[in-house]
Amino acid sequence: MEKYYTITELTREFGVSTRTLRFYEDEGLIHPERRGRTRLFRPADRHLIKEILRGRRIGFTISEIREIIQVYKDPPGEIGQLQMLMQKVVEKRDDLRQKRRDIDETLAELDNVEEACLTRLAEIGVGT
Amino acid sequence: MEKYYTITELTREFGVSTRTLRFYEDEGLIHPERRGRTRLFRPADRHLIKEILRGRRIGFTISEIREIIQVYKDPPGEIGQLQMLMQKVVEKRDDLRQKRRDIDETLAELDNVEEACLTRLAEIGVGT
DNA sequence: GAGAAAATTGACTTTCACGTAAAAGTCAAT
DNA sequence: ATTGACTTTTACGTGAAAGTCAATTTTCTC
Repeated sequence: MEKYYTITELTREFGVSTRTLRFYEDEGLIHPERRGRTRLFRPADRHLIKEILRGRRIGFTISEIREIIQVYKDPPGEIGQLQMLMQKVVEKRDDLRQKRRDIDETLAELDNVEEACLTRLAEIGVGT
Repeated sequence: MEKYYTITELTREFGVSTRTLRFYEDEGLIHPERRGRTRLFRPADRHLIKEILRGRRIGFTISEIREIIQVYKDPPGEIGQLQMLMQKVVEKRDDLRQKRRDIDETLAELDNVEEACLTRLAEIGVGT
């Protein structure tokens, strides 16, 4: 009773191309099953794709995303690697916090732009 | 009593290359003055660079950044253009809000990764 | 089981945001 | 006068992340 998704179902759901999903497979981010040559995506794959796209939206590279996925699959067993990973986590977190500040500032600025537009529209509207 | 910055002063301050700043000039984002052929950056240019880099961090393309700068320089005078601009603002704002949600989710996930690392480290530490 | 629709692979192309190398010019200090 | 640090332009190169196209299968649908 396994539920499978076809590749186009998922491209439609997420607004990406088949090429993109195949690319992600080539890059080792997902591992859909096969029936013959055709890819069969299971709910777990679908969920993973969702996370990949989220990572993409905030600017993670493919290899960064791959790293994160790896951690879930099998966390490194060696102390040195664990420490390296943790340092990366700290860096990424700082990075994301900075990004959030950037976003907040930019949102405020967009509000200004909008207001300027409205003002300008009012001026023009009055003039005609 | 105009204060000028040289290109390398700014590259050092912002951690970008000279190529990057020249590229931004080529792309029409900044317009430093010249003494002979040499670029002279004023505080206003420096400020603009800061904003450009902020836009870059959150994933704006060069042309999106250029558009925003244009609005401050001279807001469009035509109604149609103003309306188009306002729609873009709305879209960008939705976009940024989504990004903020993505970031928050990812921050939470990074916390999980960190915790998993600590747990793993404790296990290894206990075992030795 | 025939034909349409969908999926596959592989190769080539594109876009963005710079990097890099070459070949000079500028300027202050020694 | 030379060194060394810095700057300039021009032009080709690069890596990431797909897009596009063509030539086959494969899979549905009737």
